[in-house]
Amino acid sequence: MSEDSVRRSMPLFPMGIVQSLTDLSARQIRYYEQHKLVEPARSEGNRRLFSFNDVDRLLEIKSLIEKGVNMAGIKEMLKVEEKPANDAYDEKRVEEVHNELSEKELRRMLQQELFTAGSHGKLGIRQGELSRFFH
DNA sequence: CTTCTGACA
DNA sequence: TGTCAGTA
Repeated sequence: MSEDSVRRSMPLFPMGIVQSLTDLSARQIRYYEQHKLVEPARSEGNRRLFSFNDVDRLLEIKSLIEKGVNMAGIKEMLKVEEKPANDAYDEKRVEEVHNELSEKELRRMLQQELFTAGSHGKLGIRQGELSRFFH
């Protein structure tokens, strides 16, 4: 664990700061938290305390949102870390075996396309057309 | 004054 | 998503 690692995950700024830092509304930030895209710490008074990692995460989320990606898509992209051990993987295996290779490859290509184009200009993809690739 | 949760003319 | 309410 590098010292930078701890500083990056240290609970520092409240909602207001994060709002101006990300240009996201408090409503949106709380909404993304509900979907476990970020998990800020809490102060004694139940106030949210975001870390640099949280802010970075929110900025990426914002980037994806601006490209028209929805919650399902964002969760796929950021790979929300989840359950330690259960049977959720069985379903994924079933799906993989059930799906054609073309669909899986297509999804991968879309991820790359979105990420690369992500740090650049805008892409002509919209929710309706894109949502089809995420379930 | 700022943030939080819950709810919806 | 915005926004208003009633708190902490």
